[in-house]
Amino acid sequence: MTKIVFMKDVKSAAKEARRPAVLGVSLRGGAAGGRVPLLTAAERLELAAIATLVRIPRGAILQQEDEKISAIFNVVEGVVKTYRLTEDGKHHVLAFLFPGDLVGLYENSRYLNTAEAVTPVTAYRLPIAALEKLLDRDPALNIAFLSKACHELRQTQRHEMMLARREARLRLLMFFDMLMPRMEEGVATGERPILALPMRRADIADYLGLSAEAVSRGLHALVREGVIRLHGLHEVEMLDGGLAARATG
Amino acid sequence: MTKIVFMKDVKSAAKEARRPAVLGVSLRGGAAGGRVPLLTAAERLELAAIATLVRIPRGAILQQEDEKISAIFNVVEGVVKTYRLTEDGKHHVLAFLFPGDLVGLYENSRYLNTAEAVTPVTAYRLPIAALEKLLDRDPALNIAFLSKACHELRQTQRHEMMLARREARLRLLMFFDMLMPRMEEGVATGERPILALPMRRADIADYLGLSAEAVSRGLHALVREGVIRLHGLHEVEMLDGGLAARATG
DNA sequence: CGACCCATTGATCGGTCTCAAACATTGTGG
DNA sequence: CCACAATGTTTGAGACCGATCAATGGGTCG
Repeated sequence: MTKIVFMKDVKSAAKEARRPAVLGVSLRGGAAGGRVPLLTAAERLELAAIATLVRIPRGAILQQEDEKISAIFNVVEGVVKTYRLTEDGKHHVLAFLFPGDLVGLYENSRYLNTAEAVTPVTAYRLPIAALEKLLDRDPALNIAFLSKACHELRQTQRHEMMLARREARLRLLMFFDMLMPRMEEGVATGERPILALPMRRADIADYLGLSAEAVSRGLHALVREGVIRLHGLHEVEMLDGGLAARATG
Repeated sequence: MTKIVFMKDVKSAAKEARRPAVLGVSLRGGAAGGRVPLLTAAERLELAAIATLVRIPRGAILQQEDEKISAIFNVVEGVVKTYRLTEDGKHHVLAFLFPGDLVGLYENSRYLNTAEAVTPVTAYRLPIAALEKLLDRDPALNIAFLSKACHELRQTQRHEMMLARREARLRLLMFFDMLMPRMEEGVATGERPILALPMRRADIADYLGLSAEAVSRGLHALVREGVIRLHGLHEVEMLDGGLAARATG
């Protein structure tokens, strides 16, 4: 939530983000479970040379399904959702993308999904042609992108596991569990993790394959059970009882 | 189905498959929608140098979730399923892998899923260490693997779209639609496409997030509606009426 | 301060899950 | 080669859970 970010935090974040950065789980890396930088300083410099920093307002479309590719984006700040339309006109959200993620999966020179800013977004725009030229001659950069693709694949598989669960409450718990490692973007108050839900209920519903009503009911059921506590519409506090019952990803 | 493959077909197939081959949709390629070879002859030779051809009986485990990585497999013949166990002990099938696919997604040097042969399988075994050495110095091979990873990601997203549908019949139709491009492995009788379902009903159920009973009921509902016809347990004929109603991936 | 969008709550309906049993298929050993 | 055993598949009846339709309440931005 932007309102709780102080100016100096913005500055230091910007300082860190003067070049593209890709986060993910490395293929080889040891026991470090979390997301780590996949690019070296040199690679970030290479990418910076072809990148443009852009600001995207909430609700704006970054890329449209089936459109000819022009660029992919590296999120610096904010949240992006990618979705496709089902033939009965409903949105299905495929992923939420956070700082360190790449937006713009394509095949046959066309984007596969539509990407839309869920919050105001800052991102690096990487033109495809220049990017592919880089990839053509730099094996290390290539491996970084391969690692990122595998990580995305892994995330998508976790998403699948959520959709396979029947009860709304369990899907929500797995969703929170997936958001956990991204705690940097949340607020840490005392002991209990508080995580940010910048997206609307309808977006969560479209992500979890539920109706918005079911999301609402599920959230409040979890509150009644003492698993979570809600702080406004966009913050969830995970209570200890709930952590034990957390679903596996 | 092995029973319908003649000896000379086996020979010519083996001739084609004397080296590893990876199929997928290229990132750049033009309008050619289908799966195309992603490896050049030279790259296949490189891989052949480190590969061992192995035969895996039906039901055998290729790799176990959380196990330390040792090799990935390139399927030559047969079908492999990858799955994970949910905490309530159920299987969730993440993917069916066919000839031209790669088995062995890993992170932090550990496999993410369990892989099991659904039919007798022939595959190339590619030791990780040797493979990564190749990838370290060959950008073109790297791009091929990146393309394959993106294609897998795409397939997983289609799978997600299936899981998001509510009715069993629609999930089944999308499943058939996804299997369509793999028609090479099926039998083509006259005009109508017949596709092979080598896996058990329970596997389909675990893949589509349904009970085995729901799969059975859904299949027979489609038969009653004149959308498909069943030829034994493992072959489905798509009737024309059904093609028009097919779901979008 | 008002209007719009979003979130919540309620009641009914439909589809799948579950449990249980009959049936078919496959593979095996005598 | 046949019969049996073990799986795998189909079918049936009842309960559960979320979807849908509809209406109320709350927050935010102009």
